[in-house]
This record gives sequence, C-alpha cells and structure tokens, in this order.
Amino acid sequence: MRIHSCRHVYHSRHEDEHGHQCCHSEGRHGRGEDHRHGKGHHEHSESRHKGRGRGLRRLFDHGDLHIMVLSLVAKKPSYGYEIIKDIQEASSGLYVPSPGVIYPTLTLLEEQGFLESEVIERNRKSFTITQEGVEHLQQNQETEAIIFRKLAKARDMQHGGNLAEDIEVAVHRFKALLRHKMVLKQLNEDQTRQIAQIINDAVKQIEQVNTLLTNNIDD
DNA sequence: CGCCGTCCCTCCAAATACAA
DNA sequence: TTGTATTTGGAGGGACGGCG
Repeated sequence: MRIHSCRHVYHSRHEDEHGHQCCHSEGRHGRGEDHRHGKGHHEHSESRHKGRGRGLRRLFDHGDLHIMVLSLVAKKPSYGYEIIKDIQEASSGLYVPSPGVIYPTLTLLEEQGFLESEVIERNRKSFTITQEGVEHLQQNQETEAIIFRKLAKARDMQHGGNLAEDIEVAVHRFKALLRHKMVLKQLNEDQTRQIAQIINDAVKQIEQVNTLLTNNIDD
C-alpha cells in the first residue's frame, strides 16, 4: 500500500492546493501488466504480499482488490476513475490505487464475465456487474467483509482525516529547507553526507511505523 | 475559434516479493 | 535462480469545457 504519497494519480493541478507540482509532467497513467494471471486468483492467504515492497506492505491481499472493485460496481455502475476515487474515499486517502492497477483489474473481471462494460458519454467505460459477478461476490462475502473492516480501521487511524496533510506539510518544510541550504551552497561534503544519513534513518523509521500500521490493519 | 486545462483510458518499462 | 504476480511511474492521445 501507499501512504498517500505525492504521486497524483490523475490529480489535476488545481487539486494541488499549495500550487506545487510535486512530480510528474501530466496527470496520466498506466497499465499494470497484461492480465495473463487467469488462475487461482481468489484463494486467500495472509502471507502473500507481492509487488513493489521496499518494506511497505499492501493494504489488499492477493485478489482482494478484485473483490473490492466488484463490490463497488455492484453498488452502482462505475468507470475506472470513479472507482479509484471511491477506494480513495473509502480509505480516507490512505490507499489510492493507480490506474495501472484498476484498469487491468476491470478488464480482467470483464474477461472473466463478472463485469460488463459499456461506453457512455465522454468515452468513459462504465462497468456493471453481471449475474456471474453477483454470484462470485456472494461466494466471497467473507473476503469482502474483511476488506471493509480494513478500510474502516484505516479511517479510524486517520485521526480526523488530516494525517496525510500533516505529512505533506512536513515534507514541504523539509524540501524547502534543504533546497535553500543547497542553493546557497551552505553544505560541505561532510554535512551533505550527514544529511543523507539522517534521511536514510528517517526512511527506516517511517518504514517501521508503516509496518506496525499495516499489521494493525490486518488484525 | 484556438488555446489550455482537465478527465479518462491505454500502452510500455521496470521494480519488487514470493513461489517453484 | 527463474518465473510469476502485482504495482508503479512515464508517455501518448482523444474528448470536452472554459476562457479570452
């Protein structure tokens, strides 16, 4: 999972309230991998946490996202962008799946016959759940319940919802300070090394905090 | 009307963890 | 060690709306 990093899935520029464009060129994105993984998706195991890790665990286990997407589409027909926003909202911004995750998932679910799509206005692909999808969702009610419990816990841990904002402010201050010092060439080689060490230590600590957090969510 | 910003989707390359 | 599954970021592009 990602703790609301400054990645901006499709974040528009105006959404960036401080006017800073944290990364990227334009808010557009990607496809994950092709959806060859046809078999054995939905078996459940707590021990499997694949993907880009660097010590950060995913919020969803293997196949959980499929159930989450099915569940959201079952409630109301949706298109990819809306599903991303729904999941972001449901997790209070703690987890924002990238388009490279959502679109292949939607395509896969469609290929499996659990969803069907229809191109609506503005070339959006609106997905609706099929009877097969409803049955599949019923068979995975327990998984669905676990997912929503995780999301509820994530919401609870948001301390009123401004956690991510606090982090962003801190990062902003940090960047401004560093930039200022570097631009003015106030850092010698030794100081630069020291700062790099501090940053690396901080990263380790943040990873530890995140591990604790995701473990709590799993409980 | 043209420019620009935004929305939405698709494709590609790559990183990472885990299983075989 | 290799293959697989999952996820990410970057890039490209069509459609649409607002504005000068």
